[in-house]
Amino acid sequence: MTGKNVLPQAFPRLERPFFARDGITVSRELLGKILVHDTPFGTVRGIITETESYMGETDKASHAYGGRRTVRTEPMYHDGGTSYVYLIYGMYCCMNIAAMTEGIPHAVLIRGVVPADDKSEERMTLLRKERAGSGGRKTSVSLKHLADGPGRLCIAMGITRADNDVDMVESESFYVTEGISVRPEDICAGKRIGIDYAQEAADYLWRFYIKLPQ
DNA sequence: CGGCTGATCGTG
DNA sequence: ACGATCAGCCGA
Repeated sequence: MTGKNVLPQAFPRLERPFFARDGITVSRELLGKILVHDTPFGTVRGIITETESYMGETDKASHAYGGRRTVRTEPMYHDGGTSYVYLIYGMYCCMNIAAMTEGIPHAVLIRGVVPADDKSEERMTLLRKERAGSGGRKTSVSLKHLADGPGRLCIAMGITRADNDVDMVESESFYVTEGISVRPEDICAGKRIGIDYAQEAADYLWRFYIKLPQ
């Protein structure tokens, strides 16, 4: 039942002021925090290892660029701490958390987590295998690729569009808690992925990840 | 290991 | 039409 690799269950959750800051600050600060979601297999907890910042209406890579406030982008305009989950390429979900405050659509794309405890690892593997589908004969899901990448992360944590526009400060089933501390010197920055259309904004170093222990 | 490609659908 | 992607396949 109790395995190794178990982090304390009692981490406090992140409250509104944490999210009420700009997207870059929230991106960096989210590294090491724990994303928690209740799934049909039980609660899954993942330590956030990789994020990207989307900086609102002036950011050419943002869905809200130029002030596009539509049904889809609406959650980004809500209070910091609101989830923004959307479908990409017709088959995957990307999970973001709104930053700043009502009306200012900063957001943080969660790009990677690692399981925070053995139960979470087990459940993530089940969710991945379930998704692999009826014909899925590829049975091995490597730990490295269990939940790295926005699409895989959503599968491994059971996050779907049903989890869109949730206030993660208030929800009992979808939220973020404190986690491991990450030293600033262990944070790497790079270019955001898959936004080639965003011109000069494609070169901004607004992707953050924890340097892996080599 | 790195590069290419098909899958698949809501949104603008 | 097209994309904030992934898995599988290919060749090296």
